[in-house]
Amino acid sequence: MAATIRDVAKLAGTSVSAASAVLNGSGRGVIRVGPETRRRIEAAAEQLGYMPNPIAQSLVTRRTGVLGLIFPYSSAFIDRNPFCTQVMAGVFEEVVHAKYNLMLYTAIGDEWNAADENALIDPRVDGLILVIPAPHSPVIARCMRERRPYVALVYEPDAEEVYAVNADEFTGGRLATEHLIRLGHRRIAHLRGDPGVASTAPRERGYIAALEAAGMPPAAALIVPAGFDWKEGYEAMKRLLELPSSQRPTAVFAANDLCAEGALRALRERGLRVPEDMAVVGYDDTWFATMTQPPLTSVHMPLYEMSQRATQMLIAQVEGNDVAVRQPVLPVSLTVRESCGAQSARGGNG
Amino acid sequence: MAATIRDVAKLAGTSVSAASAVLNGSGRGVIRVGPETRRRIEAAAEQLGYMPNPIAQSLVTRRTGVLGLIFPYSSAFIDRNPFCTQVMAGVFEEVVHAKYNLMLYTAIGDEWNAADENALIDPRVDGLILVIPAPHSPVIARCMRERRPYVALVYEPDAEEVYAVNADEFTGGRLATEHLIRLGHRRIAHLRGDPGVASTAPRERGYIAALEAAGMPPAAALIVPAGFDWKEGYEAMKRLLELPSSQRPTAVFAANDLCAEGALRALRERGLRVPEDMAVVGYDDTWFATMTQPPLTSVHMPLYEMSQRATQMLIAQVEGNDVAVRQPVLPVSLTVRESCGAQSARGGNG
DNA sequence: TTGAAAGCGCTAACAA
DNA sequence: TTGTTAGCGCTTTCAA
Repeated sequence: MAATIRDVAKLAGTSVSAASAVLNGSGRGVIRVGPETRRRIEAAAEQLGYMPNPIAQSLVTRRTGVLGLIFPYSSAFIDRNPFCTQVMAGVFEEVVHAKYNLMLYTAIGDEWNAADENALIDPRVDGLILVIPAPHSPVIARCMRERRPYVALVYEPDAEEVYAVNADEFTGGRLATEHLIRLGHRRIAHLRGDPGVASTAPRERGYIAALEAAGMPPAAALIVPAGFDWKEGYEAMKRLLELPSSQRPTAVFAANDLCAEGALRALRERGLRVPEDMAVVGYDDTWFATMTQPPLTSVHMPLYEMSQRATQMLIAQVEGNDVAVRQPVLPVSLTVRESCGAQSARGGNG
Repeated sequence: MAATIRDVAKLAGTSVSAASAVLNGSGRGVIRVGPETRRRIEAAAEQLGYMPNPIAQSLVTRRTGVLGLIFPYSSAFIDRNPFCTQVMAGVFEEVVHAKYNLMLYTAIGDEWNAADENALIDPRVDGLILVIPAPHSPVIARCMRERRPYVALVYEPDAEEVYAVNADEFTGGRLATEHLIRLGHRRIAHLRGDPGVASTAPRERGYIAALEAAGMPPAAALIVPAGFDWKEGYEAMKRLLELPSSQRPTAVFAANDLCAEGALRALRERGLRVPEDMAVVGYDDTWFATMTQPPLTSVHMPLYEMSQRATQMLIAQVEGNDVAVRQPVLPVSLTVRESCGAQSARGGNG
């Protein structure tokens, strides 16, 4: 079996506590062990290939060095949403960098609530990253009550103390819409996201604000409930295409890139060209936005940075450090590609 | 603080071991506790909101109920490859179902080796799922030496005892190629995957076997090294298009869907139509294959099932059960869409 | 500068 | 059917 700290101490001819101080000691100022003793302990550890048992350590220190990542959606979400993977990548990078580990929790169908609560209770994680928690999340309330470190990623904070990382979604909605207005569009539709997600409302508000600033009153018929999935964008676009041509939009601002792709497909099926017959703007600007045909102009969500920031905030809490800004709002920008006609399509003669 | 098992025992007026048997007892045949005592213990636990501390349990049982999932690639892989997420979803579903938890390990840049070894050593996981380990993986060798449960997902087994779940990649390569032959293609190219991945060689062999079976000698110029990324397919296709038209292929079988999309893009840039001017077959058949323009005909990898199977095999090992088949090979099939012309494109008149 | 000893919360012999 | 006891491997007082 693996060598324990006792084996090391015995071989080094010292006490266990000395070995502990040398090998895993947080070295809190006090140099507890003399250089010669230290050398012997280190040599013994080396010789035995000693590795501390993190379980035993956690039992006494009450710290595990493991962070929990909770995705609120069904496996369908994990399975096919680039948003998700980008968040995971960002979190992971930071976690590895800070020498933590990552435990994954998710809802699979109805088991979501169970997973959720268990993650909360689980002493095997030092803190939780909650991706898109439901509005007024009871999970967050409970974390606060029990003083468990957490950070929400994309969440409308319902109190000042809440730790939540967001993007400037209002500006995102505004940028997308302004871009379309600038290109001369007058009837601009919005495929609205899932109302249960914090980004949906501010994006819509940004859209409306841009319209109003341009003196264009938003039309109720042009705001159609969709969602963040491909299918929903597809259906929503089809509904939009049923409008009489005098009311039909000439541009749409979609809830996200997947939704935009659904719209593209619906347009394609009708034989309509993008951007000539209809301009389309997506949201998120994940790698997927470069893969559509035409590539999507899209509001860039700094998902990677947001995930890193969230992870850093969580680690700060875990380690008892101050978190200066509890509710950072990261800037978004507009990535212009070909789906709006602002940029000419690439020529064919290579 | 949270109630411990001692608190429960005290409140119930029993011994700790009785409480342990009732609350977390594996109940190994012997009913150790009388019904009345049991009731008191359960009531006490209920009243105190007792939750066992899994860390303390693990320390003594040497089982954690946590499985480790290791992805061998850089964050770029996690970030943008649907393969990855589908595997994750499959594993996750099974893990949740079996009431285990999942710890994530991955290589970020150079830290891969560290992550790797630590995961191996880490007593916080009962076993490891290794996704696409390198050929003759030292990790696997070490797992075997140290009798640590593991399962490889997509790995060419180098010994009979190795636990590895694969798809029938040879048949996959054959199916793709036969399909193209059946459609009348004579010059069929293959964009070959990363040689460091176990699937690459058998796919290529299947491709060659199909050609030979049809009396068509494979042409070296038509087998071009690419990889599993978008960019690689793009570059490979461009190279192929530089061939004199008499040697230029009329169809390509790409390493995977991402690679195929790269090829599609190269073709589009040259003004070539798919499938009219060039037929394209992808591989993996993840959701992404439905998103390309045109949607890809693709060899279906049963990634979800493979991941579930791998997880089940791992859990069986962890729980000391027999694994009847150590090297299952799951069947593949061909999903026909529009990128080969076998199926007419959908009409535009809805 | 060092070591002895008491636990962290739990399980699992073993004894009663 | 029950309780006592000895740890799991480690950290951390406290005393020397």
